[in-house]
Amino acid sequence: MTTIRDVAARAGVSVATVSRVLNGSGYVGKDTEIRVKKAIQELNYRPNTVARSLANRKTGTIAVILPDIMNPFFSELARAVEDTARDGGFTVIFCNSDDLGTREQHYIEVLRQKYIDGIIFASNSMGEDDIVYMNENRIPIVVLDRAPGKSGCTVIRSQNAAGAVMAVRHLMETGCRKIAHIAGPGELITAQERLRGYRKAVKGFTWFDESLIVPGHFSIRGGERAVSGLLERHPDVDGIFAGNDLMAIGALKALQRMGRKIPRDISLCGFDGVEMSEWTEPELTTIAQPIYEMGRKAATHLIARIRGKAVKEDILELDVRLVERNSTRRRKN
Amino acid sequence: MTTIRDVAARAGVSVATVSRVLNGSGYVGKDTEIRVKKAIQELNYRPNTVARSLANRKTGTIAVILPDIMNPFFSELARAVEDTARDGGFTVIFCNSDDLGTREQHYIEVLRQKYIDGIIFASNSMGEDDIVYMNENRIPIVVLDRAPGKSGCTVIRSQNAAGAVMAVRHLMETGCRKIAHIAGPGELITAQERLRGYRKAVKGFTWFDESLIVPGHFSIRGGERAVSGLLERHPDVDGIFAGNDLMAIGALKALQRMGRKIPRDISLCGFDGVEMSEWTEPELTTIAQPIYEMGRKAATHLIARIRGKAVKEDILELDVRLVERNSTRRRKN
DNA sequence: TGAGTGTGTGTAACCGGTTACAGACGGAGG
DNA sequence: CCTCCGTCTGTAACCGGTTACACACACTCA
Repeated sequence: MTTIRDVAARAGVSVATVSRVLNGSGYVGKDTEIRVKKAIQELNYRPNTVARSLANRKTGTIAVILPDIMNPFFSELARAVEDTARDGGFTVIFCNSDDLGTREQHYIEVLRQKYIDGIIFASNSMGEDDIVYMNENRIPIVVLDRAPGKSGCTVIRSQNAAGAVMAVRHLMETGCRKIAHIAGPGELITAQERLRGYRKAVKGFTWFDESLIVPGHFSIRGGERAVSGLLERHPDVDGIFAGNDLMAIGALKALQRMGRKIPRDISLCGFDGVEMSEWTEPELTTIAQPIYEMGRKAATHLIARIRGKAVKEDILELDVRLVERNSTRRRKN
Repeated sequence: MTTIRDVAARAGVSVATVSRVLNGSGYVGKDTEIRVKKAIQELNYRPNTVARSLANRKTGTIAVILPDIMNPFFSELARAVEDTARDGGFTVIFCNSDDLGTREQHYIEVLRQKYIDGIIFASNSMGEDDIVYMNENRIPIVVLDRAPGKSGCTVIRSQNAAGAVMAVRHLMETGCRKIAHIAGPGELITAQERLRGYRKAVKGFTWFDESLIVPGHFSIRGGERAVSGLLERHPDVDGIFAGNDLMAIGALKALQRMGRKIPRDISLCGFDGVEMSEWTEPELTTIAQPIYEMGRKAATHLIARIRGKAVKEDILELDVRLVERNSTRRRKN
């Protein structure tokens, strides 16, 4: 492996000069620069990033901690982060937490020791104290879907409650008379907010009943299971708002197996807007979060923070939008 | 940040001794060890991984280069790699190549400069010369789904051709009389092998015709589009073997939209066994590769290589298996 | 002519670890 | 009593970069 000293020797200069040429910092004479560049060329020299990191205290690496890369929401997010990081000259370490607190702690420690430049937390069991710890260690972080904490870190969220209201309104406008909700895990803030939106939208309607809310754990299987119990209690449900697309897909499956036609018998609306929601038949109406955009923004802000740029807004709330597809089609009544 | 010298000072020993305690190497007196450990505790000292990497020429980081993390096949693979790496004390950098040669070159260079310990290539445009380059730089690599190269690197593959034969046989056994193939991109070796398997299985049947093979680009959209042209030319097709699950899902969608019942009118079989193939209605029969197992094996072998262990087999060919689900159900005739 | 400024370059300390080597000590063996 | 060896510990070089500081030189301006 050729080092900066080899280059210096070949060009007949000191290592400091080579370093200056490399980084374009300080003064370097015109012809000296040429000689150094020639030597670099000839030796096919590439600076050693690790040594650089040690001297700089910068690694050019960011990490993203997420529950599970196999969840399409997070793989899209990860993709966005990596694309953005690459453009900014960063590489990305990814960590699957499975929402396990211990696992997150482990990652945080490992990443700190690695001099990671910054972390994007898309994992849910992240606590306030983790944020404090990161601040103490001066590691910039960006978190997704957290309640606005007092701590100085960028938070990216989307309008979960407003989106849920949109979903229910849309179902009503297309002719639904009794709308159920398949809810995500109660401990997740996104699930809470979407449930809140649903409650707000159905408030005051005589048909509403608490038992129209069923848990679906944000998973396909959960969505599947939720449906059967629901339809037993409420055979006349004609609209379902699922707290995320995975549960909606599960519900769709279960309904089709039960012989219910979508949207003829029951309309179905998801939340998230993962690519997969286009892959079902019928395609799924959903409240789309700008997932890619969230990932991009998270990475952009993190990198800005790393570069020490003052970042104005600390909480970014992104718009969601209704993507109307065939799982909810207007019914004449 | 507390350093090894702080610990040494506090324990009243030299840095060498602290290092020995940390690594359990060399001789250390019993009581000295206790003193050092106490100092480490009290200062909450954690060794700096970057400095360690510089001295060791080891980073404890591996990379996985894949076409696109949003493709469920690769996200499952990535998940397996990360799980295995974590168990072995490694972290994982991931790189989306989009099968772009230039992008891969870029990553390879960046990763080399970062002293990466090893690389898993699941990307397709990787050339023989890249492998040579990695060997020159003594960076262990494992590649997936490549032709057995002469070069000294572990190759993990699965029985694509045999799997394709299984698929076609299965379709015939369940009553299909005319079976089409939606093929992946011709430049990908996996697609080639599956096509070869299809050809082998249909050889000699009078109903076979070259135009039963249609391209589907390994994507959902590709699968969708493939179907319409196919059914125009061959309205009597009653079985389709898709080269991967994504195309099968696309085909399923298109067929359902055309009013064809699956499996009543047409049977459908995919390839890969991604989790998503269970999420359709009907669920998809598929030739399952042990995706997680492939990722796990890739990581295990890579880590073994990194640790300098002699690895016996250089080519690992994993079994595929038929997962029979509702998209192919036996029809009485 | 001398001070002051801008430019170009080298020396050496530093980032925070690992480790080769040397020295000190105590006990066993001749 | 001397030698040899195993145990324990410290000094300092090294991994491969960055950069503070010192110095040299040329040029401008009073």
